[in-house]
Amino acid sequence: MSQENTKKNYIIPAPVNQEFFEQPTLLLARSLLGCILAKETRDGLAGGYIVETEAYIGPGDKAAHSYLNRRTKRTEVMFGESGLAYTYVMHTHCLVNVVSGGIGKPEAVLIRAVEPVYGEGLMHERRGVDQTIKLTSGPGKLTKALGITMEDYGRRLTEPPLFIAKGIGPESISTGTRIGIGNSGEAKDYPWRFWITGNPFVSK
DNA sequence: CCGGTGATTGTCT
DNA sequence: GACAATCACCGGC
Repeated sequence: MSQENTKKNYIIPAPVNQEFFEQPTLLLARSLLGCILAKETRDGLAGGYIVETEAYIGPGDKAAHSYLNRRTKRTEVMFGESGLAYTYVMHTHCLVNVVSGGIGKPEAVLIRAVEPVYGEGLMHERRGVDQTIKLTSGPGKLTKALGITMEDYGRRLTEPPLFIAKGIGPESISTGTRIGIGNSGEAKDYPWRFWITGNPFVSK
């Protein structure tokens, strides 16, 4: 159930429970579509519907950071329990994943795009763009819009400040190959990218 | 310690 | 379509 916080002028949606994250990674990647991803900071709440995801299933996935069970400081959280946040820096941007697969199985779902629902004004401030479509239509854009940083590495997504909540049920889901992993052999052909059919915030 | 690499984005041609 | 920005991570020496 949602709880109203009368000290602030918005309603914080209730996070999903732990069991939600314990489904197989490819199913979780689909189930996350339509859910709310939100972050609460001093500046307020910012969040939106997840409209695009990608699954990464180490150790057999050459495109995954955890390929061959590679366990390093960066990938460590992927070996932890499902429902933790795996954030990492890509060039000048921070990207966010949902850890899945359970303890010892380094799998994750990358959040590639969301559709603004809460704090759109705040997102405009953070992004410095005036077109709403540019706010969250990419994995690096959405983290900046929501205020997600490396500070969120390893945080549980079942409670604020960074959490996932039930949203809408997508009418139709499309699948395809993942983006930006050209140098990963046959893994580049796996149909492990999912998006809400026709949603304008899906990355191009 | 040093150099290559990358699950991206914005800008310029 | 090409490319720079900019940096943490990672492997090799």
